[in-house]
Amino acid sequence: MSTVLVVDDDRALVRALTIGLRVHDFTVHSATSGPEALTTAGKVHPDVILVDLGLPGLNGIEVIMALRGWSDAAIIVLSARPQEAVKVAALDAGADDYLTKPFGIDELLARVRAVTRRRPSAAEPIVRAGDLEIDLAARRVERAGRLVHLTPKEWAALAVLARHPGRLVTHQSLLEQVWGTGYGTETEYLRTLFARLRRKLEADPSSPRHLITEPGVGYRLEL
Amino acid sequence: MSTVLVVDDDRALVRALTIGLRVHDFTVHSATSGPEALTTAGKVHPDVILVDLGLPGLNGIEVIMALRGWSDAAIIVLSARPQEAVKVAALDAGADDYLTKPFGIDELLARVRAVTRRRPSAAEPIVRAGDLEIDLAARRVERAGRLVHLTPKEWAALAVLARHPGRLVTHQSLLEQVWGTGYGTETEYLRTLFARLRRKLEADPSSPRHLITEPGVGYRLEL
DNA sequence: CTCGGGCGTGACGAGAACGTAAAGAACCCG
DNA sequence: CGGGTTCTTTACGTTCTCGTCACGCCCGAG
Repeated sequence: MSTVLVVDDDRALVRALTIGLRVHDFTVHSATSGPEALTTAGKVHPDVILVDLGLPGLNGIEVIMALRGWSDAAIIVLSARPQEAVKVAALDAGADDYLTKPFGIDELLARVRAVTRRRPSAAEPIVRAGDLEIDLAARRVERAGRLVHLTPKEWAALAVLARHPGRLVTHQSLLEQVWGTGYGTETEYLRTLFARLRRKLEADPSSPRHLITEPGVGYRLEL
Repeated sequence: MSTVLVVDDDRALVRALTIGLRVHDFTVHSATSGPEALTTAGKVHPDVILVDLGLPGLNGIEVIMALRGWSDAAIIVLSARPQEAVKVAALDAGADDYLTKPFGIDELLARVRAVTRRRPSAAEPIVRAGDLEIDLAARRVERAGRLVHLTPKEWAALAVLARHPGRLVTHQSLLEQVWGTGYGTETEYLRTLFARLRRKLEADPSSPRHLITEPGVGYRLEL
């Protein structure tokens, strides 16, 4: 999902936020000073930056303005200061939101969601394999520009392969991710499923170029 | 500059905000109830909507969701309730910011600036699909150049699909966005609703070209 | 050559999901 | 209060999904 950078010199708070965010499928990095925040942000290109205003050394407002110079990440300020003038300064420096400590983790998460909802990550995850086009976000498959209709199971299997293009996926892994935990030995399901998939997606289903069988092991999406 | 819609049943507050915003070159409209807010928003296409959660009659959360159905406006909630659960509900319903009363006019203005800075250019609000023309901002649908009348629920569902053309929208997501949170399993509503929509929008309702069913999953607007 | 395991393919059918019409309930507006 | 619109609910025939089965192919081992 999204990447978040937490910047605060209170290591206990950083730890708590990191855990809370990770639980909700965010990728989390952290920094404990202004300069460190800038270099880390340059490296990991976070979607959201949570920044404490009370950093030692560098002024928090300056950090925000520096980030705004080259990053379009959403910036949420976490601050112990409730003074209106500080809020106005931070927001006008380029922050997107301002949250006064203490705050609840649920509110923070909701604000992170609100702020990320606005900026759909530029790179839409479209996997291309020859004349196939698999859009994982839109749940959409095109072959030679034409929409192909897939059933839920067909899509689930294709999506598993498309998330790791070129990589081999074992029978057991496919069965568990498509049918659910508890399945793992019913390889006959896979045979009929892939026959149907190839009929829809391959120009010549009898000599597949993308949905490749690895005998005795699993299947693979070849680009 | 930007257009702001103020929605609150406290007329003194509305007056104060209107004056404060006009001083800073905003064009200001106002409404004092949920339904009035929806119709006014449809007419003036505000860039920002300030909405009180404590409106009489209509639930504030529902107003937000209804707006989100077709409007790209930034929504800032003004509320007397500081409870975290309320904030989370409002933000997840589609609000961009949540401000607890009492607040300073300077902070409000800074948050309005922050939120408008983010959305400089509204994306093309007209979606074309064959002979269909869906104007999300104006809340209008034309088929082959002729205006088609849609009921509120019909429009809400079509708007949800049109906001992400080509993308599959699940049953649950549609039910939540059209009927409200708490719905999610009543797929029979969707069946009758889409039957009516197709009768109005498809040249041949029995073989739809734009309102596509994905059995067991949801629907999609195909261009 | 024969055998057997892994695989692809087509056909079938039970059950789930869908489209449609129609009737009843709720709502609105004058 | 009455007429029109919109939404909900029900019912029924149709379509779709996917597990099942039967069969044939390929290939390496014996």
